Amino acid sequence: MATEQNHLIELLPSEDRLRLLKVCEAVDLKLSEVLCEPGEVTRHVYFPLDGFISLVAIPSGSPGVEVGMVGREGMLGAQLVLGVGTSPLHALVQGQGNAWRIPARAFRGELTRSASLRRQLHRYLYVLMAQQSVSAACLRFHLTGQRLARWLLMCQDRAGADSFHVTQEFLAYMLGMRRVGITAAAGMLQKGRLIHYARGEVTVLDRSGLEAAACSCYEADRTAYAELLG
Amino acid sequence: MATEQNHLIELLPSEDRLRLLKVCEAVDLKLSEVLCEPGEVTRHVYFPLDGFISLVAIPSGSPGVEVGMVGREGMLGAQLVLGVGTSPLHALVQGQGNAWRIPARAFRGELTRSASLRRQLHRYLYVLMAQQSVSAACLRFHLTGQRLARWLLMCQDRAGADSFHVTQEFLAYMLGMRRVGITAAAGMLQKGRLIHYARGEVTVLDRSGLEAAACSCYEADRTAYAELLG
DNA sequence: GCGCTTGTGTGCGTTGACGCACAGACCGGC
DNA sequence: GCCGGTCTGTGCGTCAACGCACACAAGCGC
Repeated sequence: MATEQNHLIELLPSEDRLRLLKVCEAVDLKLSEVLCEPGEVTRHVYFPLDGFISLVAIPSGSPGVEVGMVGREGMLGAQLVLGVGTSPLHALVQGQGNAWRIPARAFRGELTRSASLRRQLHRYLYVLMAQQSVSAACLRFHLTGQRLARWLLMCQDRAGADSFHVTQEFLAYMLGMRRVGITAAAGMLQKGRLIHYARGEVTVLDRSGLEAAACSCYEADRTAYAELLG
Repeated sequence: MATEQNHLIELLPSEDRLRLLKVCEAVDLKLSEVLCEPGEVTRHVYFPLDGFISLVAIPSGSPGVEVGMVGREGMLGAQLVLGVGTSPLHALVQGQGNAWRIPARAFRGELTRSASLRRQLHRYLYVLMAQQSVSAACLRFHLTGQRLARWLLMCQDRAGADSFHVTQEFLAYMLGMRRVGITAAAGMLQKGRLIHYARGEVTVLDRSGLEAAACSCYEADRTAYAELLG
């Protein structure tokens, strides 16, 4: 089991936290596992510990593109607090690791019991919305290299490690680009000694350099999160 | 005063609706009026009747782009139900008209009193989130012409009229493009007899033709809304 | 009627990304 | 050691959109 706790859980008052943990079940997030399809009824919610999950929008007639990422700073299934039992997005495991899982029914129960939990998730949803609007503009205006750098940083934060597994093919899909576009952009980052990669293993070498290469959206995301969920 | 009521208000049980209307104040939405700046404390919430409002994201170092629209199907300031008193977006009046306005403080009061109102806004927020993720992919993948057609349809729905005032300059800003890009795309639509425009007055001539020219995101938006808010 | 502001149309070189196709590099299994 | 799958790199023609600059047209005040 991972040493770190999920941040949303961590921030709960201890009584509510313990009650929530009682209904938690430890699960492994397996690479490429699909946890949720649009329209499908939410069976479980997930609180990642060291794995993480991508939220992908696939409008009909287009390839997909990632619109959000869920790691130990967040959760999958937060829309239950809005009384909605489905999600408009695909959720797919992007970083292998551990997570807590709670059946939707039990989670609804906890929501009724814990005002802190509701409050927390309300804020989390707000942060997600803020991040989504940032992402929308980012997708529109920022260059491949900037977006790639941002993605790698977000991934590093959630993996809690400097190295992680991700192929260029997969990256291309997440960023909504061609693979060769990634090859070029990643090549530039590697040339600048910001990262190293080989056959799907990416290592961040120079984090602050990468931050400089990323668009402002990375900072904006972190700020939004910090302001509301400290 | 407009003949139509705001949809969110309309759907409330009559007791809650009447109580809410008591704290409402009728206001004119004036073209280009700014109702909200990011970070600023929300003073009032707005329920448009026949005017409408654009939500604009402006990441530092980029021009702005519209990420959402609020007409009589929605409201501005719904994040108060999440317990958050600020917004990450600019809100600016795009279509002149009437709206109800409620001071934030009074609105919070109504939120405590009315479970239906909370429930309604929860669902509305979910719809907004769904629409934002659709928009993100749309901004990434769809062509100017398709996006323009979608925008005009959304505008028509909210204006409740076939004609409305909007310059190409303004459209370009909303869609995050150059003005000349709009000139070209709008020229195509006009050539196809789908719209007519002259000096800022746009008239939709062939609605179904315009729907065919728009990307699937328009339909997706409507579906998401219909499913949750009838 | 003149000039000013506002809104629309055109032309041209540049560019970031696309689609497609193919070549090389690395790895595990038999 | 060889084969096949996976991952990465390169080349080339195409394209939607960009930035810039300038021309034209319609309305408004004086």
